[in-house]
Amino acid sequence: MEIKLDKQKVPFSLDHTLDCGQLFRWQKIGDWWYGVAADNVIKLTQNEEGLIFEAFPDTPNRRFIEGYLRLDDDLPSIFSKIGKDEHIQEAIRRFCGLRLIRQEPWECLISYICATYKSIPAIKKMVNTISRCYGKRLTFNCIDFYTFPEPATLAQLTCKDLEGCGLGFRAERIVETSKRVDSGNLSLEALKRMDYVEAKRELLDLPGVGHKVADCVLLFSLEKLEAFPIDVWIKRAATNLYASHFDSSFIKRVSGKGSITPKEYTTIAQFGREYFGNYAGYAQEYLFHYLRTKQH
DNA sequence: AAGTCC
DNA sequence: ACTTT
Repeated sequence: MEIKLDKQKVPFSLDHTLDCGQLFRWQKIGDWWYGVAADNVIKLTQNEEGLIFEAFPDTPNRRFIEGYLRLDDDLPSIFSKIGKDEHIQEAIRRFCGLRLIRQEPWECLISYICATYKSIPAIKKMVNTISRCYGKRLTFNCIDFYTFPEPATLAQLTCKDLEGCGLGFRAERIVETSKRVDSGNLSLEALKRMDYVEAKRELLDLPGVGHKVADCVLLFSLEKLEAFPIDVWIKRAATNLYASHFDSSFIKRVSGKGSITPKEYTTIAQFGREYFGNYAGYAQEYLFHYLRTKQH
């Protein structure tokens, strides 16, 4: 199935989008990207006209793909709102067409609990191992893919089971969080209907979820585009590129250490929201990808 | 090295 | 302090 895209009105880069570090389970084989979403293998490629995609085992659903890839976001309008200075403008120039993905909240939540204190390659390994061990297998084009396991599946595991997936101290947090979601103690869908502050308070109550993980889940899967996750790269952006927006004592204190306190986190996140506006999350994603890829 | 917990 | 690539 095809989706035609008007490059001027709907800038989109499949490569930048699926390679930006938001998702951990997509892989490019030849010209095609393969991933699993909504219990289907999705196969995608981009050409001059737009997108071509397939799905398995269900029939391809255009609406789902459009929503998943956030083709409904008016990127030119978002750029005009967040393009406040030369740094973010440079990031937008280099990665124009990078979009946030409308991830499934459950997989997003567990993925970012895994992300604590880990590199992106290590996170990919953990999330793929969890899927291979406890998800359902889908064989497509002679390749095995796996769905992400349901809350009930992970809730029944012991920490020892999951530690075998190389999760370390994250195993206990994942099992406990799975129990809360499986029992209905926390409804991820209900969080979509809450405002940012209320939804974040609920998420922070889960084991393994601090400010950073909560903001990632809110931004990537719960429609809270004002969320501004602060990881090491964004902290670096704040202290290096945007130092003039903070007290010099704050910059000195924060730049000298690896992790930051919740109060310091809130100070930087507040700046992000006030400076970049309602689409701060998009600014975060462009800065993150820009700074992370600058190293190589 | 996309932090959280005690 | 925690854990692994």
